[in-house]
Amino acid sequence: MIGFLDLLYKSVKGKAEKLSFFVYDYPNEVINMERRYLDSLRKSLLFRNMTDDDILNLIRSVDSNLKSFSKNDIIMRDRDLQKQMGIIITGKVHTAHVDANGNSNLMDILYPGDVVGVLSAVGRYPLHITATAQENGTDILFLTVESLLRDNVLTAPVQIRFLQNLTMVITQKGQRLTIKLEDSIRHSTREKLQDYLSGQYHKTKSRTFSIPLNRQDLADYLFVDRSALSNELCRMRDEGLIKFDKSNFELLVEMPISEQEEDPNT
Amino acid sequence: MIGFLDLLYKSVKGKAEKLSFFVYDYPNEVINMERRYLDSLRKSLLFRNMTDDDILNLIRSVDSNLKSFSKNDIIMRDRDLQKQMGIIITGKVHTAHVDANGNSNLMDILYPGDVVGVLSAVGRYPLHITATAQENGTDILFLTVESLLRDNVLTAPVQIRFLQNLTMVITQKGQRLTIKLEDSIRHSTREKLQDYLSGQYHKTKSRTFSIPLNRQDLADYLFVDRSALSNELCRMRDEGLIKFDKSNFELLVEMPISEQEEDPNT
DNA sequence: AGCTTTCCGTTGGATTAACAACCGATAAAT
DNA sequence: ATTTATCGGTTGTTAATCCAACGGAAAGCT
Repeated sequence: MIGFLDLLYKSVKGKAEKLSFFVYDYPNEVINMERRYLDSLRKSLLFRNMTDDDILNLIRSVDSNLKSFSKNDIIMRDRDLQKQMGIIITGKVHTAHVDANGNSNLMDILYPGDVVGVLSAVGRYPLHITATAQENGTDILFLTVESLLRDNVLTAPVQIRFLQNLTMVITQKGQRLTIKLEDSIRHSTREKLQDYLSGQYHKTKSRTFSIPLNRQDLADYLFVDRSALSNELCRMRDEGLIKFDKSNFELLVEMPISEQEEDPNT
Repeated sequence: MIGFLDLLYKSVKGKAEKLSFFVYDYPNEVINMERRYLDSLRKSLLFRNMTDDDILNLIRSVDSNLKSFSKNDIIMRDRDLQKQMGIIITGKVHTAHVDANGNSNLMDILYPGDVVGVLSAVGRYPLHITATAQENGTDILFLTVESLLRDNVLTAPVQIRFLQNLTMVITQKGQRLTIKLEDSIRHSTREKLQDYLSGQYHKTKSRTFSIPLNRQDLADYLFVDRSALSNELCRMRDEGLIKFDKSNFELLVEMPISEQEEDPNT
């Protein structure tokens, strides 16, 4: 596996010097790459209140490496003991759990700045999801956070700040799990759809939007059968509640209040 | 509301001195009470790797207070902004969520050393559960953990250690949510029952055990209808899989493997 | 003891979702 | 251009769940 800094280094063909992030007389391609990575990291809750120097300091102070994935590549596999957490730099990631009956349950859809596998890496739990890249060029930065927890004594301010941020990120994961759990309990297909569409409406603040999932994935995400989902969608259309074509939707009436409130941390 | 130390103080009628936890020439009742509290705190993951001195130091360094609840008292109420996390000292606590259809969904059953409301207190999320005392004499120690997170700079080693522990506790909450979510998705009543009973079997390491829930609560906990649960239990009994009387169960056959693995942190 | 409440099993009926299977339209691949 | 794969809608059958309601047994209360 290639180290994070190594990868940047390797991208500069023929350059022999060791890279330093703070010397800005390097070729544009390096600086641009560095910028792209830092852009993703900077907007992550994980690096909140940290300067670029802090971020790079931290990444150097713990074991880290970057891997690039193509569409449908498996990033992490269910039941594995995942020792590193992942931060999505570019691309899109699905986390899904296949149950005993063979149903694929789509747990989350992750974008740059989001993290994956953090519960397992921190808590030493075997993974309960399989993470797959949804686009070519999905880059993941892996971090070993073990040393920040358990019996180790922390003194470096940048590590303490990072630990605070990590705690917030894990809390956010817990909150999302709470909401997903509530949405999935004894809710009808209709209710799940209304919740989902209402959530998209609030996210985009527009009555017309397109969703990032096809029918099968949406069914997996809402934990229902695809044909049942299709039926329900058409029934709602026939009742004059919505219009849709492919993944483009339009809400014609006010959807019942969604349980999902704003996240004060993002 | 009564401060934690104040309460200990108040319990010694007529004594005028300020209490110190480390001077052991106090009346037995104080020392016993102190012991009881520390016993609960000591075995909590939240105070792992901390001496009694550390624990009391930390409790003094953040805002804390203790409240006592009677059976069926509400400890925290759904949708409230809960600024303090709770640690259960004595008694038993249920956390439940009542959905739009009026169904009560029992999310967790908590005992001394467990925490409640930690996601909301840390993440500033409105509560998604109502916590109720299940026994008289349920004592909860409330802690304001705000100051350990976000923009504050931490330096005290005891606070950093506590933050590490808090992170593990939140991770554990997330893990439990993950498992509960998986168990609740598209699983039949039979499967949920098998999972639950199998879990009790592994916990007690005995084929006979009694469960801490009555039928209604168990149905709420498994997110199914009570009559459906009752039907399924009797069907399993008729098929010779189990025997039961009230809350006492006996497994007559090996239950299918439970998804729930050991928690390496407890 | 007598009353009330809670708990648990049982039933029947209405509703709903899952499953398998098929088809047409569209997009992707060769 | 032709084939192939993917995607979305539709149908009918089967199975599971929910709901409301009832009744007996046990436990708690006065």
